[in-house]
Amino acid sequence: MLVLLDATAFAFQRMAGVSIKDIARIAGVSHSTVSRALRSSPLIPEQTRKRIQRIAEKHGYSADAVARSLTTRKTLTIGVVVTSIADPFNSDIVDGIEDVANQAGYSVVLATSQANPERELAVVKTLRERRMDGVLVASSRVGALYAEHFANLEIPLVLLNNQHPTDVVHSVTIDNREGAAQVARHLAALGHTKIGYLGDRLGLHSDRERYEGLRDALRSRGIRLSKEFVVRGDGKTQGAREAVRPLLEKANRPTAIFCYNDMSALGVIEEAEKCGIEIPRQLSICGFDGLFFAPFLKVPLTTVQQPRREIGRQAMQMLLLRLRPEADRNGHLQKTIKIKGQLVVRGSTAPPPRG
Amino acid sequence: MLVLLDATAFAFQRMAGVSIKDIARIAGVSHSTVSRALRSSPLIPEQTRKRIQRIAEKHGYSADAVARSLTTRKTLTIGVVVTSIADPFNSDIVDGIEDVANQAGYSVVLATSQANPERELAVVKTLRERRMDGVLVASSRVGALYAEHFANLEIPLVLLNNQHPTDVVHSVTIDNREGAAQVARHLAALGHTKIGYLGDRLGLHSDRERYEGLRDALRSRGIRLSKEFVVRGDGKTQGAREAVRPLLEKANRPTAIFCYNDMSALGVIEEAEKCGIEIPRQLSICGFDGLFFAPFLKVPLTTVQQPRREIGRQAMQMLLLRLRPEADRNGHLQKTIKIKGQLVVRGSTAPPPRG
DNA sequence: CTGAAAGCGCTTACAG
DNA sequence: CTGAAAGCGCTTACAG
Repeated sequence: MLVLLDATAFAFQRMAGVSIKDIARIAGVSHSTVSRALRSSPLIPEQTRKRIQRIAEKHGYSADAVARSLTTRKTLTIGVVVTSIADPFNSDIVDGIEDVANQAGYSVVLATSQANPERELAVVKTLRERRMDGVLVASSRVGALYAEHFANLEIPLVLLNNQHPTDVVHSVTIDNREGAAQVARHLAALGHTKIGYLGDRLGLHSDRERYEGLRDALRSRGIRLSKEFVVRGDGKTQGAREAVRPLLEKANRPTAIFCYNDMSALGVIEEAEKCGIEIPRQLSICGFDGLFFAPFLKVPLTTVQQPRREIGRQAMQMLLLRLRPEADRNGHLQKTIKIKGQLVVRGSTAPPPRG
Repeated sequence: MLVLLDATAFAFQRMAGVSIKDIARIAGVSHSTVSRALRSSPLIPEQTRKRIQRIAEKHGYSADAVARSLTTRKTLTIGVVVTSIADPFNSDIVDGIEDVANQAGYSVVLATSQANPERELAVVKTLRERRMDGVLVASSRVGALYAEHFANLEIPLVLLNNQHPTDVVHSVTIDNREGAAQVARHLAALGHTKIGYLGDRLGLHSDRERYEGLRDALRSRGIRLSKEFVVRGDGKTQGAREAVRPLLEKANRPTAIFCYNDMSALGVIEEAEKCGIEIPRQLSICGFDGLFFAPFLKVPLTTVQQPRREIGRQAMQMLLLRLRPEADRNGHLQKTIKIKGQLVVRGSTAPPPRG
């Protein structure tokens, strides 16, 4: 407990505005010497260094990172832009980013774009004014623009799951096609042939990739994904319910539905229950993302588990390599990393009903 | 689309290091005039202002917020400390904070304490060095220390759900007692008399308040909360499973269990299922928090819904009042705000089994 | 209305 | 090993 108290005292007992000059005056040296001592410069003999550090501590000196940044041209801070932090998909990613950033001595400024392209640009502009050393943008709605117009952008940028394909920008993304193909193989192996897709109507690239991944993998097994069985929601529970309703009301309805994400799948589970359709006996459902709650639902959800924390970590690591090119001894810096998810089979999928 | 491109160009096309001096040279005025023009000072006539702003825009000038902060002694940035951003309880709070902060022109630096007091102090120290205008700490493990030793702390601080009661520090907290009392009244009304409590063994103040709130409200209804029926986990699903097991295995077990939070309740649901105990017929379960997934579980969970986003918003608003005392015309600044949750009854609670 | 000057609190090449 | 000096890019009181 005493240790804690001391640490706190060290952190806080600074009289308003104790600067390097004040410490210099008290120690009877120049402020240059104080600066060197506090940074443990090898130029300063140990004894002097210790004496000065003791004085600084006693007077609660706290280095002004703002002033330091102005001199060094580095803020040791990165900006992270997500659509919303309340979305568990994003919060796990941010958790991974923060972990790596922190270990490398970087702070994280969090900003939200609300999935609005103009706001995303405004937010990135603010981050630039604040002189972030680098920026990560998740689910970018303007990814292509960064590339087309700012290839020589002087602020290092890494995109996560960007919604505009490009090979100009550095990015880390989920392997959507491969994940959807895993679902296709699973459903085909169970014997399904009438398969539906509940997508996202916002025109996201990830939606297109999941759709195509499903379609192509089914086709290579001789199963056709009928246009009739494709509907689009908004990636959320309520929107999914409304979008899937006509599909469930069809006389000849699919026996399995692959949902754009777990939140959508939740809506389908609810809507199917309301329509008196039993899962998985009458209808199989697959999600995508592997959110925390998937195993605990009234119907435990088969889904493609994404290593969200790892995605965040890798994106931050990519950014670090850009920030410290000298650290990239092995030429680790790739332009694009694709990360594979893993199908987890649970109770929401089963063979189709007979007949 | 053209608008977007222009906005982006404005944001980015800055040659490395275009400063106010460069713009001054190009415009043929002093850098003081440029500074005033860009800040729309009333001293500068409209025509001059527009000319200078046009030049700045053309050359992709982006004000250096670091330099500005050094002069103005304000960073327009606040620090937010949470135990983990991956916890949905926290991410909703941060979402509310970010919303209010943003609207007021503040950026948010996010830092995690990992529920470790020493790390919490280290993190707050960093935030101070970075000259945050204010700091919010959620679920503080060292709340009391801030108060005892740093009442005259020069950095405005607001705690959220601090785990050390104090009236010296500004704080916003859940009304734990009242929430637990709602649970007690609900269970008593259903006819339960053998009631258990699955708490948190980490010694959190919120655990004690929920325990006491339950106990006292039961007592006032003539029901005794038996020590035998009190166990403690760690607030997480797996820890809850292990903690509750002995309780479920008792010959004479409780007919209802109030869980410290929804994550714990999840563990009890799982463990009860494993033991072949039917919910709610043989056992009623109540959670606390009202996390997103509560209605979608295999047993829809009765829980005390907390307005998490609102808690974040109010905490940030309290901090804003401290940052801008002049804005507090109506004397709105209270030291402590308690926010009430709302019991939501779902399928996990029912009358006790007969006999 | 405009500019020269001081200053915010650091870091670091330069000279000794 | 140490200090005086310059400089990072702004804002703003002061003088005109």
